[in-house]
Amino acid sequence: MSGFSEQVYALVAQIPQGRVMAYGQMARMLGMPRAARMVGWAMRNCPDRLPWQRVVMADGSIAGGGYREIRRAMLEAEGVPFLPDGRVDMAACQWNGPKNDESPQKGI
DNA sequence: GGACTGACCAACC
DNA sequence: AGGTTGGCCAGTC
Repeated sequence: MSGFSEQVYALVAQIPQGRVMAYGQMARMLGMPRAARMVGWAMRNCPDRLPWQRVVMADGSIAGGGYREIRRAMLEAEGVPFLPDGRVDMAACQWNGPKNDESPQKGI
């Protein structure tokens, strides 16, 4: 309830399949432009049901301690496009939020 | 009760 | 172009 993490969980839970978000991006969306660490902290305590695999770093790198490789495979399975660098194609999959749940590049 | 840490980010040398 | 530091909130020692 009264907690930043609650908002984070709620937002992560709304991320559609095949779409990703960045820590800082979500923090901004929740009104805390510099609380990216808090998002990370919340994810550290993330419930198993939370699809936090869709939460990546601002540059598209996968976060998640030792499980990041597993999460990357899950994202690939969801249809998230990856760059040859091994990072998520943020330009194509970064989710704009529940109010703009469309591709940033509509004509892709 | 104070200080440090933390799945990050961006500004600043 | 790359490394360092500051910053935010909350939880832990």
